[in-house]
Amino acid sequence: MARPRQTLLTRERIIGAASALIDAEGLDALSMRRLATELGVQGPSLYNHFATKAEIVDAVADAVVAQVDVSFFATCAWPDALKRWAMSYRAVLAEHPNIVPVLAQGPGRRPAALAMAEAVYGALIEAGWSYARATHIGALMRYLVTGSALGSFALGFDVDPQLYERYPHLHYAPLLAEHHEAVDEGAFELGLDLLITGLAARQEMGTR
Amino acid sequence: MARPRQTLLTRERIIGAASALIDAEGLDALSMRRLATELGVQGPSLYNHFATKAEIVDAVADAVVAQVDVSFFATCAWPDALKRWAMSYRAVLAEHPNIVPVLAQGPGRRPAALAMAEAVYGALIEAGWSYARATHIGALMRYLVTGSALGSFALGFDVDPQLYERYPHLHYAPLLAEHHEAVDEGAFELGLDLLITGLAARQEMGTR
DNA sequence: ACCTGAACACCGTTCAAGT
DNA sequence: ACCTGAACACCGTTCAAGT
Repeated sequence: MARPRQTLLTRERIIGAASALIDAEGLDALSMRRLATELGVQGPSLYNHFATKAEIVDAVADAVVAQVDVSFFATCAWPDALKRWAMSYRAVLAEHPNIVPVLAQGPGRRPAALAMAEAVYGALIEAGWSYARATHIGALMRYLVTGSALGSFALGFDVDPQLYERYPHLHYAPLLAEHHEAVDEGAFELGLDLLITGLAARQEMGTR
Repeated sequence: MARPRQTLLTRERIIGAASALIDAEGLDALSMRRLATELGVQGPSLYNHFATKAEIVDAVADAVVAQVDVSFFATCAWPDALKRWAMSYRAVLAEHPNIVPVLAQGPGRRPAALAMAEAVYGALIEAGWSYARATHIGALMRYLVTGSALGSFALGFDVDPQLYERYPHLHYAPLLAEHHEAVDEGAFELGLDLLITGLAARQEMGTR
């Protein structure tokens, strides 16, 4: 069966399988041979649909970003829109934490990522922020969303309590692993509130 | 020459060469064979000093974190200490941006990273913040420092201007690559000021 | 047009063999 | 104790060969 009458692969099937594999086992588990096996084909077949492995990973990342709701920028005042968008962004990433490191590297050529950047910067500039400040605010939101959605810092503390005997204030660290989602969510909400409240106050003072 | 009278490798030499290689060519360029060649030995020799490649990478990351100045927590009030520590942390990471993704995963078992966490949480708790809030504030600072030190988001915009024709507010995006350091530094300073000012105001209001 | 097997130049890691 | 060569089980990618 060198070539069946019905095509075996599509970009969509590949993206779906790659996304599932990354979600289930992490970025490192994604190899061309492994992904091909999952799809019932041989490794090199994938190169008929994507030029490189990086293109597949980018497509998975962009499919995730495409789920973020940017409609708030059309309907809400900027502080509220920024807050709702960030919450949607974080919620989407929290469902796919293993792909977050890819997003953290920037939008690249991914169309959904570029469209999202366009919506955010556009809204900030129309709200009267300078290009420089709009860029800073966009970057800050990214630090907050990707940092909290990476979701593995609290997990990154080792579970071995003995490790923390020498650190009097870290005695509760092994407990963080159990609550890492709450830690990251709490930090995100605190940060979002501080940033947006602070920015809104500055704009009222005319310090744009 | 199976074994010279003078030992060829030490953990320090290996960490130094690995750090230089990561700084110069990135995390992906670090392979056991490549690192060994750089040190004038064969690949498997490295396993006499480190059990895995991950241990070498961790040691490089910890050597970087060890350079961060945490002395402010002993001498300054917490808002000032937090600010100065964050600036020192960011300055150290900005010199080694390629290792930042490793730090972003959490402290693990790395002693310098644990000592830094201990200093930060200890100072916050002694300042009267609850354990939960201290954890949130520590996480927030990490989002800000690692996000801005990753330093590749602005760079992550493609340099091809044609790519942005359809995005009216992104027309300046190709210019970001030239100024990415200023973008990340500006975002970091804005975020640091907003977070610390906001936190200090809350503490005065008694909302710890 | 699309899938395959074979091949190339790599990986991290293990291990018996040397001194 | 520490370095080596050979080997194992992987990688991403290329390419001629098939239908």
